[in-house]
Amino acid sequence: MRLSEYTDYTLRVLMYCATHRQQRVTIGELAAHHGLSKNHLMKVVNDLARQGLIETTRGRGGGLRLLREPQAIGIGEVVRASETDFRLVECFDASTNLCTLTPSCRLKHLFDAALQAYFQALDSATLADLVSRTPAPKRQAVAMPVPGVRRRAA
Amino acid sequence: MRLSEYTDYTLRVLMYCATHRQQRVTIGELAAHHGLSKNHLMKVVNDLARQGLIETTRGRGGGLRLLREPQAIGIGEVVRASETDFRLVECFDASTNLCTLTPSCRLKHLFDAALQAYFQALDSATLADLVSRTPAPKRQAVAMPVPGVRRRAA
DNA sequence: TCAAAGATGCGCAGTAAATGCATCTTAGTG
DNA sequence: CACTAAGATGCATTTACTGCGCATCTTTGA
Repeated sequence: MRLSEYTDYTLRVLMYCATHRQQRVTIGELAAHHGLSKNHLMKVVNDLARQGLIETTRGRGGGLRLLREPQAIGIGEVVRASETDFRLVECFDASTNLCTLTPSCRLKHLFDAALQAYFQALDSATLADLVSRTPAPKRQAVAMPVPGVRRRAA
Repeated sequence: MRLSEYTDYTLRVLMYCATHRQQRVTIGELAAHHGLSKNHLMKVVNDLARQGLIETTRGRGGGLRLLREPQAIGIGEVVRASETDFRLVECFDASTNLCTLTPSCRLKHLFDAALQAYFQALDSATLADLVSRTPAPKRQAVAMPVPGVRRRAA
């Protein structure tokens, strides 16, 4: 269960644009700043443009520009659009006879609810919260045990 | 952002064991029932045994047995142990000068909080909830819009 | 007309996940 | 004691996705 770097880059692009609202930002600038490839960032930027979050201008002097106010861009919305695959559990148990009440679907509902909770948490923050210079956004940053990376091997 | 089938199978194994508590369940039986490979299920079962959730017995007449009561097995706990990689966002922005308050870490905190919310939702259900024959477990099944699968291509 | 920018599609490569194969160990049964 | 049914373990293979480069366009300002 991981987010793709694609989503990571998407947020970086938005954050960078939000902190440079006065001027246009070029992809080359973004790539250099984050140490990424221009080609890869190009796709991220194109998708953001297609979603209507940023405006791109070609030609000399062109670049990117945020189309909406940072405080009007919810993080959950961005991540939903950027992540491509939310497959959780397969209901391949449907043909079995021992689960007459289809617990598979209960399983599916449970994971759907969990995913909902996940995005609700993300929805509580906006792009502005991420780039503002004031120490804490409106949602208090709770110190929590980080799940981190776990390895399966014993 | 997807769960591995490994986690899916893990839950299937537990659910199957929970619905067959009176007898031992063999891996072959599980594989046949779910149409999976014995070899793959073997690893799932071994990991469950290593976690102390089930007991395995070798030799003729052997098989699997749940070690804990289904209502004492939280789904969040199982998924945490089964998923191996919770990488969210990288803080590779640390060296930049324009983000003096390290919004990267704010980003990280946000995703950590979201993941927390995700597992809290899963923690609210137990194995018993998934296999019980009564229509609704204690947590009400909310009808919610399913995110489903999204494709990035326009 | 040129150069600086984004747009788009092809395709490769690295990695992780799903799965298969081979071999070993354990424990009942006859 | 031999056989067989079960799990244990490690290695190899396949597959799929992601990250990313390359090549080639199009647009636009100087």
